[in-house]
Amino acid sequence: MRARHYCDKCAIRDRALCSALPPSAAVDLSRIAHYRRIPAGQIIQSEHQGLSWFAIIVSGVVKLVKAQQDGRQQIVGLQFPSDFVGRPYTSQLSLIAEATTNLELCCFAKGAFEALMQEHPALEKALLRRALDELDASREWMFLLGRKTAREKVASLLSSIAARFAQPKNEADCQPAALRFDLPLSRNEIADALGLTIETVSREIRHLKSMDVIFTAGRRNVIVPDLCVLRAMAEGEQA
Amino acid sequence: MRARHYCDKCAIRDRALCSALPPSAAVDLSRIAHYRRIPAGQIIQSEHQGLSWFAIIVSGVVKLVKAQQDGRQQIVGLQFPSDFVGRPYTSQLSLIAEATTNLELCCFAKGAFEALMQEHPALEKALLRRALDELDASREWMFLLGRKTAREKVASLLSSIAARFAQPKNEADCQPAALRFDLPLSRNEIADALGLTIETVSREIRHLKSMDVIFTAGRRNVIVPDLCVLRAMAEGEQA
DNA sequence: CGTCCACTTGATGGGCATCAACCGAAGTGG
DNA sequence: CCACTTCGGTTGATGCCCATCAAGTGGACG
Repeated sequence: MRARHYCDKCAIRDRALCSALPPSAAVDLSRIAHYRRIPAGQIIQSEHQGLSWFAIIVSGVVKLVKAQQDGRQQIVGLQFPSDFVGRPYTSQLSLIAEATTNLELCCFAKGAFEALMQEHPALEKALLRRALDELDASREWMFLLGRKTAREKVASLLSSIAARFAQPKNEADCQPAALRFDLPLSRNEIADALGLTIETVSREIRHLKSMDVIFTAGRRNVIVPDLCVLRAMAEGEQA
Repeated sequence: MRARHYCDKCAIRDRALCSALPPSAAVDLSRIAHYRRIPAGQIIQSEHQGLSWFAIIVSGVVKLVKAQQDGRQQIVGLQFPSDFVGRPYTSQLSLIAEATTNLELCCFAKGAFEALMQEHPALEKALLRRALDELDASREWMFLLGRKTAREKVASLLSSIAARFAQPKNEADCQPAALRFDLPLSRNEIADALGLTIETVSREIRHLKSMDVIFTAGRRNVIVPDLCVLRAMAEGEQA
């Protein structure tokens, strides 16, 4: 089942890597693509066994985890739909990649993809742009890890997920920016992303609820009545 | 004073970006290069005024700082000799770059460099490799910020600087790995890199000295009798 | 020799980790 | 259909690591 049949109706067509390519490169890329579904929780790439393919995320979320023998671990990257998964130019990776939700991927065999990179410099250019953007994002996250309080950390994560995922709460109710979304992460994963413990995450979420900055329905569903207020919390305004 | 006259005797010739280019691209690059010296403490790029040039560091160290209005700041990158300074493909940068030591730079005007990128895909490829390596390094640092203790943080920074800079303590004294180097950072900058305060940095350095893991001479000079021991501390072995 | 500044050292407190108990939803099996 | 288990999450009590506040030290430089 080849992806080229589906590129026309691909949900992320206009945001993914391929949208930045000239037509000839995009067609060549679609020729080596194949779809793949992966269930939540599955490990895509472990520390010692690299990936034999690269992928563009069509739907779902991937976490990149750095772990130490003593059990400590830190999520060092989250990849969302239209993001690129995999690292060219190296075989040894000290990262674990895992599906935090069910995934739909548009995959490319590693060898074939690297051959295409030789042929189409535009592909390398597009990857460079993405790598630089990821670098910017990871630096933003370093500030969070090093200098923000637990409350600011939780607010930051929620607001950045909201910005990626949220749809207006409902169409009739056209408030300035009322958003609703499902967290793609468990409490444990949130803690690992923020450099906190699950208990602290739980307490800070409770606090945000008590301030009416967010509302929750069930364990994963979140409503943000006003994203600006949440963003202000993320920057440390008021206590 | 053009760099091409000096490429032959350039100290970082075999490690820098240009070493990864085919001869034709390297020559074109050397044609647009010019040397520049910058004194310690000078701000190379502020948040609102982007760089009008890119550079390869010949000697010295550059810090990349992310700052918030309320005064909190975090060093999110350190660039050493042979590293590339500057970000193609964007004009707005929310980073401050500052010389932490005196610098010698091999500079390229932004426009000329970007024109060369169009002409030589190998240049983009080399930048991509570097960007991916920087991304790996920044993820390593995220683990440090999120999950390491103050002692491990200090040991990690010292060992990674030692690995970059150190020469054997002296030739006669051929111990397994006795290293000596000068810190390119003040205590304040160390604290900003590690997400700590200067007081904590000072105390942890004292503690490492009391354990004979390091010795110091003056404020900046450090001797590491055995890098392996320091590395072990950085990973959290023993207290 | 005096001043300044980076750094050190000490005393105290707070924020978050740790340990422990509890809760509720989703199975599971008799 | 209902006890029983499991598991993710919540809540509470306590303690420790590191920040904060404050004072002292020593090297650099005029």
